[in-house]
Amino acid sequence: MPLRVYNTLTRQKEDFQTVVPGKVGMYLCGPTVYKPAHIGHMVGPVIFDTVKRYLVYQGYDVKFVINITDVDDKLIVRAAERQTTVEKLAREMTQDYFDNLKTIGVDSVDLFPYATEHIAEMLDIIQRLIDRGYAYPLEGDVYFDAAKDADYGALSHRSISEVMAGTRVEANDRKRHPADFALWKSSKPGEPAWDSPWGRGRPGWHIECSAMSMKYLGETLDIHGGGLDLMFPHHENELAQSECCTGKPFAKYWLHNGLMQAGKAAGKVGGGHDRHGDVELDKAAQEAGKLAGSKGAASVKELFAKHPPETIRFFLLATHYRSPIDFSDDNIAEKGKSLEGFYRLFETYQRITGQDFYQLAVPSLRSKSTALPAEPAAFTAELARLRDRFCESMDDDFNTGAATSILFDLRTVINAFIHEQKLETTGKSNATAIAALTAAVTLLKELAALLGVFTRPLPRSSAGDDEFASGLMGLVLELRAEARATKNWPMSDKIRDRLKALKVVVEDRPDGVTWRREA
RNA sequence: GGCGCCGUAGCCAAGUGGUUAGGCAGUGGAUUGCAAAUCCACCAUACGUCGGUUCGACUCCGAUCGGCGCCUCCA
Repeated sequence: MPLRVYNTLTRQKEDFQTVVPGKVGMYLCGPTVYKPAHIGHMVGPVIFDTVKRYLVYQGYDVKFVINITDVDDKLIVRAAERQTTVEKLAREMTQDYFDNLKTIGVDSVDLFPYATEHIAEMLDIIQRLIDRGYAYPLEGDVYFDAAKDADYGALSHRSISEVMAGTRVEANDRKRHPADFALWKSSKPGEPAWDSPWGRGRPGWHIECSAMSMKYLGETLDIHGGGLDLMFPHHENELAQSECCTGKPFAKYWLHNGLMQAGKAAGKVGGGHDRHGDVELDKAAQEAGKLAGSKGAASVKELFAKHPPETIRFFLLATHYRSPIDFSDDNIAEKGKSLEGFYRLFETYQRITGQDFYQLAVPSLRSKSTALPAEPAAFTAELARLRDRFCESMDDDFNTGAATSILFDLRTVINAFIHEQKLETTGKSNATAIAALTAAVTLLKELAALLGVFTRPLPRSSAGDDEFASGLMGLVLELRAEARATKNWPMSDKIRDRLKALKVVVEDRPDGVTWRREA
């Protein structure tokens, strides 16, 4: 089953074939680092991190680049507001971005090039475009001459005339055509500026991506990713200037992810905020603004305080990447609940085998996938089937939503196996069954790792794990054990109920008592 | 005005021209001193509305309603 990807350029799923066999160059448009990242900024990185994990799993040698835009109007404005420099602001916000990526498990990015470190490359492209007749200098600026590019509009499927007709921007009289866009902008005093053949200035919005992607990944990228909102004009212009510069296709596959939306409440806002003045709608409007508008958005850091990062990552991957994601705290919390069963399984596994799930080594290549034991045949056949289905889902345009469902199936299959083999009680010494269990659990971890989940233990709630608390719990459970020994059920139940009220769950098992803190 | 996207059971969410998505919640049973966890079963004969094509459509086509995005240097 070949990998198929939906290509925005052709608006259909295509077989995935790389420029150089076995190698993939993947570029994702990164953030303008002028304010703390919000959840929407994590969508692309999480998705394409997952794409890379899967491509690597399938044996590709992948180079994944995300740019950092550290010069831009928004940066200039905000730096002035905060009475700091563009450089300092950019450095601070870049660190915030990196911190968040790390927290949410995006660790497959090979390179984060900075726009300001690639001015020379940009100037080179601009010069080549002028030489080839695709760009013209104008009073210190340089514009791309859109009308000269016969293919302009191919990505967003609109013609030059449509761009002109639809434009809501006031026409810039100086430009030859309303669709023309700045490659180089002359700068005002005090703004960041670099010398150029056309005077001091700074790069246009799109040129940095062309310069950095082609520098690090070659003139034809395999995958170019980004949010749907960037398709026009950003990607369209990037595509135009790159191809006019090199005469080669700029990217084989354009993958666009859907945007985060603020749930149904936001919908109501659009329709009726003029008539309804009530507080609920105001709150919804605020929430909508946080995401769709991304102005004053709640930061990811705030969100991480409310939900485990793993839950948020899982939430992002539970929906197909091209669909809009319906954001709400409730939706994320529900995903957290659905993950509980996995954590219970990992604990069960440890009780049975004494091994820590998180210590299990997993293969990162499909060709070296976890070996499944021959016995019992029905069980391992089921595991093999689920592994195939997982890969089929991912092969189908990275259908992570379907892939996650396989994880749930796998969980159920493993639990059923534990149950029927009585591995928690009499089956503990059944070496064949234990070996099969370990293989199954390893496979679960192998597949989950492709989605970037279950790779490391959840951070323990700080109060639950210290010596004092565990000592105290030891004492309480000892007293309860004595009550149970004398069948003093009212007392033992009271202890359990009171602990439950304190968010401590006590479970009586055939082979002992366990406890854990609830989130 | 232009270019697009979406509408699947209480909720979230895959998918398909005619055979199971999955999760959460809920119900019954097993297990348990009772619970929890787990297993088994049930769970809706679901696909915005109206037409059309077809032997047959949730799936294709048209219209319509509702929601959303972009056309504004938002990922």
